[in-house]
Amino acid sequence: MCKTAVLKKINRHKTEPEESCPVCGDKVSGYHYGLLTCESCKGFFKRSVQNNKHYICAEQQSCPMNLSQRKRCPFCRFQKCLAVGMKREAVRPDRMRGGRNKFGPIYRRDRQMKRQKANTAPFRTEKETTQTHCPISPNDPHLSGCRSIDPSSSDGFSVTYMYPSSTGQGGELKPLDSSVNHRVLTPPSLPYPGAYCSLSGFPQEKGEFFLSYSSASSQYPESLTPKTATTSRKSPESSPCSTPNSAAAPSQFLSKTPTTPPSPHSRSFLNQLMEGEQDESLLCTKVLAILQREQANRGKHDRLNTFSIMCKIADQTLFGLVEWARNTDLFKELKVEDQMVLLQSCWSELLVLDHLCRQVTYGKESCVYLVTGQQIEVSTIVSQAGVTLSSLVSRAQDLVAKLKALQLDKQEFVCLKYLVLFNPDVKSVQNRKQVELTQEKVNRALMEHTQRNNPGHSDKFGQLLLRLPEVRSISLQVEDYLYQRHLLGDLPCNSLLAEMLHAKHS
DNA sequence: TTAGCCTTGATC
DNA sequence: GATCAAGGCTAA
Repeated sequence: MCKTAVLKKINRHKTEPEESCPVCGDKVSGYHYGLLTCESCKGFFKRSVQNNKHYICAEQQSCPMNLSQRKRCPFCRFQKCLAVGMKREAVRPDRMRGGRNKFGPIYRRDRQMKRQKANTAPFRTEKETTQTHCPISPNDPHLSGCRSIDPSSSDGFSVTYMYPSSTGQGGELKPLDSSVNHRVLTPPSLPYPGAYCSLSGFPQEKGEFFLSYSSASSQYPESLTPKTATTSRKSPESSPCSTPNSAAAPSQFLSKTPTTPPSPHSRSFLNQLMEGEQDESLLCTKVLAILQREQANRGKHDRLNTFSIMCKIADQTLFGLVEWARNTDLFKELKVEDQMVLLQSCWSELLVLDHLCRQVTYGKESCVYLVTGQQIEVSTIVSQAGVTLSSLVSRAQDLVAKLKALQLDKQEFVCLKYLVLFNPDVKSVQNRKQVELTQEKVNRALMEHTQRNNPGHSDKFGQLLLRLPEVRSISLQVEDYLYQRHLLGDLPCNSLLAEMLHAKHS
């Protein structure tokens, strides 16, 4: 090693305490792609992004990540990289060497924060020390505009809208003042009189779509009830089925695959699961009303751009999904703390599943169908959106095609939603047994339903479960993408989306 | 494929 | 000129 290199090392050790890589625990070598990491994770992340790697986990997507085991599962290693905050966009598409990137200020602030913490080290709490790897300071300008996050909650997060009592202020769930926050739950007096009016005036610049409705209901498929997707099904009792090929199912569900004969109560259980399903047309009306109100509150030259509109749509959808979960009997049986950690863990997967369901049920080929009833050509999105968004849309469309080929029905989608929601592998779930039992019950109902309704397709159950890892993978990419946009200040701060993202990154 | 070391080049 | 976070190279 040359003399200057040795001096560099000595100097670095003088100014920075030796830290461990947040991904694998190895010694950090500097800031790489957004935060302090070791040299090997830096290289691994660079290779993964540059070569557009798509790894698969052979286990349950929760492999241990440390110095000795980091090579065993690239999937989990890459997910950990993303989870701790490594940034894809710091990998240069043009491969230009040298220079600095836009994260310089973040690195500087992080260094300052560490120095401050080092100065007050004797007073540090354990919680603070575990957060030293977070590259984004709580004073991050992109986050400072957000609603305050309850510092008294266990992880600094409490789905404020959903669980207002956990903020320490008490009280029942109530919609917020629209003057403060646009995301107001629709009052019982729906439908809004203006919900079907034109929303013209939205920007039509490149990449923008035009929202204009003469009648939202006329654009909607004739029936939005669950039976729509099942009318073409064969008689449920037509013939007994063979056991699904559970060997093809992901291990996470394999272990829970029921071996007992079909339960006579499975259909009523399935009906129970279906009861809480949201009315799609009502959701459409709500979203339209909120978009319209938002536009009305803005000036002529302050129109919402496409991304803001999409965020608001996603935010409302997410709000609806959380409401759905909270209103289901099975979820209500859990403690509020468990409800929160489960929702925090799976919100993006629920969003992706919800999107997929909409595409399978209503979407035309090569179009993306929005909650608002609009269809956008995939080619338009791909040609006008950035690389990440295009890749996300393409991946989702690929999955939609697979699900359409499987002739997925609404019942099966609802079961998948429950399987994603009741995930006993989520850390810090207190009543793991109950979550596990519910997942088993739903799993069994799903298996019996697929066997009953698809006598000619004995492997449908296994095929359905095989799609879940891809849902998970897409949802993680969605989170990552949204978080990057959030850091750039593009995401509306006073949104459930921002709150959920913040929870994962704090 | 991994991971340690080297080179590069914008910024300080 | 020093720094440092990118990408590149290469032995294992």
